[in-house]
Amino acid sequence: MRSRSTETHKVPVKRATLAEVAEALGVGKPTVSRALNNYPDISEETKRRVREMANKLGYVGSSRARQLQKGAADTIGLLVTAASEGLQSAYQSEFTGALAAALDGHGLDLLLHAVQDPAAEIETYNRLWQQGKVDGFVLMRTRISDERIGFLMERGVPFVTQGRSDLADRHAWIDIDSEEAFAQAIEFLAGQGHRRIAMISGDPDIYSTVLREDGYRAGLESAGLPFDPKLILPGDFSAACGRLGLKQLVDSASDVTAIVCANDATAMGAISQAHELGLSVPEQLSVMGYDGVRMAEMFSPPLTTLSHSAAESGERIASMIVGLVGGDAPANHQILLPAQIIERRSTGPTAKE
Amino acid sequence: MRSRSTETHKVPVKRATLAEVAEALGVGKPTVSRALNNYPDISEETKRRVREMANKLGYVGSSRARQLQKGAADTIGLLVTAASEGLQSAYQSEFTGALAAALDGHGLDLLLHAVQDPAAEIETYNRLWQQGKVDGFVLMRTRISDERIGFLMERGVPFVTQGRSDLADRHAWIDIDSEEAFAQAIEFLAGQGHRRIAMISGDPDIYSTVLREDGYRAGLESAGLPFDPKLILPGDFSAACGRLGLKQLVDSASDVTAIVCANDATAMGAISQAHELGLSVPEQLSVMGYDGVRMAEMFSPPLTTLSHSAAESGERIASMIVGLVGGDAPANHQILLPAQIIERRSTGPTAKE
DNA sequence: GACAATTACGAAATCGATTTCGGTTGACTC
DNA sequence: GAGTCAACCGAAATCGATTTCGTAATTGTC
Repeated sequence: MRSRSTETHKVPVKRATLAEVAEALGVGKPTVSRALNNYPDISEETKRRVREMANKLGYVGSSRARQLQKGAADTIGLLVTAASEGLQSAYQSEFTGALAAALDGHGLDLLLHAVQDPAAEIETYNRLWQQGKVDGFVLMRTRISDERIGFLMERGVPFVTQGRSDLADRHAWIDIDSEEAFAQAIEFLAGQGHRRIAMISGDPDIYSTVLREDGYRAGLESAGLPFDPKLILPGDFSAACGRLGLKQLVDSASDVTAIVCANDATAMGAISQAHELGLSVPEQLSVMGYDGVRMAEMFSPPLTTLSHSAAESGERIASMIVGLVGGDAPANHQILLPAQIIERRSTGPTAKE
Repeated sequence: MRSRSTETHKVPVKRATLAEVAEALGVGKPTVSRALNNYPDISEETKRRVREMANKLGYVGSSRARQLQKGAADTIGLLVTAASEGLQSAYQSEFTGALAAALDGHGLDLLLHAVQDPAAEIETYNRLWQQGKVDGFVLMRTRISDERIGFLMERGVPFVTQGRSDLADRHAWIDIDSEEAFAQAIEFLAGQGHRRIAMISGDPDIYSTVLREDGYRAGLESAGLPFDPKLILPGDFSAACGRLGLKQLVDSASDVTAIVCANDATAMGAISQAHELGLSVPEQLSVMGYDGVRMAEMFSPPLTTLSHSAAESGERIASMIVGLVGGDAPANHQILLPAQIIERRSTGPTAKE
């Protein structure tokens, strides 16, 4: 039984090597190598012959040997924390997919690593880098004072963050102008007659959370509305905190007619809870999300949200990391992208006017 | 400007090599290598000294050199198709995260590759394997007659599929018993008084889709309900097809009181559309999903679904691929896991009795 | 105290592609 | 026809860890 099946799958079709191609052609290894890499000092005729033979033998160079010699892995690392959101978050996974696709366009692969124990996170970055498994990293969800950033900067490891940090002027990053976005969101809601607008915020450690709250305050100000600290609730980007936040608001500030949430998941949680409490959205309560994940459109009601493109972020980051690995200065790779309001049906004019 | 920042990040802290550790200790390279790998023919005393020095020098072996020599990459490949769902799908991304975490437990990394052009998919599998970037693959969403499977089997590449195929008896796979699950779902709904139960199905190419439909039919039968082919609508696992499917059902079979969907996303789409058409869920229509993604709980109404654990699938697959890479026979690695009904509030007794 | 077994370690080969550094050709000059 | 210069190509070194194959030192045996 065991041996029978073993036979069926044990056909370790040996991979062709460069030396074999060279031998089959009666030329030296360097010639094959340079021909395949299109060096100018190889005649066109030879290049053609080499390519033909390589093709015929199904030769695909061993990236292991190549990596060892060239010192590059052609791979970018991305770590997600398994414990917290990680790929659970819709936006994070959309972004990850987009990033992988974009890296492919540059001939790079993406190494995805799930860190279980947060304490081992830095160690994992170190290991992957030291081992030479990756040429650089992309960091998601940067924290205000993010130890990963300092660690990588010290060692001269190329990396791009998605989101700024307190050292933002010294490393490469891409970010969404969430401050501006939230300000717009408040003005938008105020324009619909809302006067008491609450915010269910994100994880306070995340830099972007601070910016979103700043935007919230700025929006209130420019709409001529007073800022009430009780209306800003802490959260953690989960749907659960949306549910919890909504409940608290209903209990303690029942005059709230609109809520902006730190992201779409939180908004969905809030709406879900609102429905349970018998509040209709948007008739009695407007709720707005952030990120513009695909699911938002299919929610009920379809979610009004501040949308930005994961695909664009992914592509931009891919280009940036390529540049950095090539030796570019991080300061030349900093991009702020806008988000825009997508009005759907989770928001509307307030009834209480 | 450019040069200034360049200075700040160009500190290519040279990685320590095995030879350096050996030199610092005044021993040979093989000794260091074997000591670090805990070979029995190195004295404990020497091992200790080597470990100490390696630690002191911050030595982390180059996986590039190691891979070249050992012939293993300690990396498993996972390809997602960027065009279609890919990581867009909540379940796929939950699973991916779980898989990455589980692989980490076995000392393996996950190489995530997004294939843009479906035509290049096989080529990518081939390249990653030939290049030696991965030791094996995990395939998601297996199709009935899946060319990837034949291709990999021919070459003796270790791989595990998530979902069976027409060659299921000859390769390693893990799957959810969706046939049984859907049968249960129908019985469950029939038990609540539903007599006209529709199904919005998945992509017909996917093997699991067939099984889910089989389960649907079996469930009807054991509940003593007639099978009406008009009540089974094709889909593609997206929320959009849920919306579309619901619309069609309302138009052509308005006596339907319950719908089972191929997955949670489709169910959410269907519910969203139902709300738009003024149908209340579950009062007028019960809707059931499949997969049990986290978001399902936060939907409104919270989704009744057939749940199975992405974490368990990930862990099982990780163990399986480790075994396969180690030379195990694929036929010894086939696991069928059950799904169970999680009753929430998108289903309920039918009013029309 | 001579001989066989262990035990503990090292020199050199190995993995496969790339690079360095020359070495042949043949064409071209004067 | 000697000398110069490109254009093309190869032998050998290289990347860094592992393995193979031995050797030296130590222990044990009678």
